[in-house]
Amino acid sequence: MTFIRDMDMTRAAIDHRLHAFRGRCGELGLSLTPQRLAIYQVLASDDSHPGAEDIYRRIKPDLPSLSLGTVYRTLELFEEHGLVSRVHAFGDQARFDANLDSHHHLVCIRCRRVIDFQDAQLERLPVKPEGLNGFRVLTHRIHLLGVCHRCQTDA
Amino acid sequence: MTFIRDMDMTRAAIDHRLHAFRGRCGELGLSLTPQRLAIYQVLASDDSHPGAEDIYRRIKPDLPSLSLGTVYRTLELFEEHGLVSRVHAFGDQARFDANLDSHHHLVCIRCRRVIDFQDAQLERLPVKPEGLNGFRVLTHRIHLLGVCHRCQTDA
DNA sequence: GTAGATGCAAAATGTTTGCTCTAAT
DNA sequence: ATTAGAGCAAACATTTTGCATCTAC
Repeated sequence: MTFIRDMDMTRAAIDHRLHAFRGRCGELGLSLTPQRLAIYQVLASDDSHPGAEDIYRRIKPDLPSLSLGTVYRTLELFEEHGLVSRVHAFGDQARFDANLDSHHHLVCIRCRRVIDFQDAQLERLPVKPEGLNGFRVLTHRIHLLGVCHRCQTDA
Repeated sequence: MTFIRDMDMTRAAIDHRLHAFRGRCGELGLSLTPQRLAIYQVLASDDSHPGAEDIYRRIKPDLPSLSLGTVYRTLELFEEHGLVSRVHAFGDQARFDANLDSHHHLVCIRCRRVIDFQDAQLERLPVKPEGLNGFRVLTHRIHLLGVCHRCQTDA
């Protein structure tokens, strides 16, 4: 059974993620239950940043015993171990991302899609320490808000 | 009665905001009820980005009839009319900001403070359209995550 | 008296938690 | 047997909503 929905991710890229995931789980001593694997598989194969409920709904038919609580607990576990990251694009539900490369997000205000976006220029921001008032910056998040290609043509 | 808590904002700056606020409300045809004024006053005088509940708690003693629902409705109204903006720094509650100048946020991962941060360099990002895949960028949000000055010295 | 604003409580939403049961060592 | 994980339901936090009441013109 697979949990692949759209073809954003190529088969090869998905397999690469899954392979890395299995490896990391081994190193971390995390057991690979069918639930965990299914949850990760959804995220690895879909770059649309699904939320917990989305993930649950997609797996449920193939794994009817799955409970939503497990999805939440598993996503938190994954996040704690750096296997996925959490995106708060809008105020509502958290959405998850298996893309661990440094990247930012395009956030479509019309359809609420969140699209990964990579740009070397944005990896280090030209922030002058004067304005920071002693704040020690560890990392940064950039959201570019706008209208995605699909929504522009649809309208 | 005043709702000023900390002295981030100078009296003059607060008055300036309040004045502009009254003006905009007039233009927009929004009635200035005591509740609305009190809610705006909290935001105008406190740059710590309080949430709805915070605002409610701070006004309640002076205006005991106030209900939390009104706070939510009012904040939404203000946001719709561009009088305040909404910040989703963490996944939990939304936080609000009367600072309408273009700015970004320093987000302290320890104490969860959100600090306004202005930097002319960051107003236009060097984003090359190639990576955008047709996405039309309208605006951007930058969160610098790290540890604020207070938390560094406390620790 | 009409329209808009408020208060209150219920509902909706998203998430976390406690507890029990199961499964794997 | 012990222990981690899963399922279930209740609890929780935040926000939204419906409706009755109030207030200002």
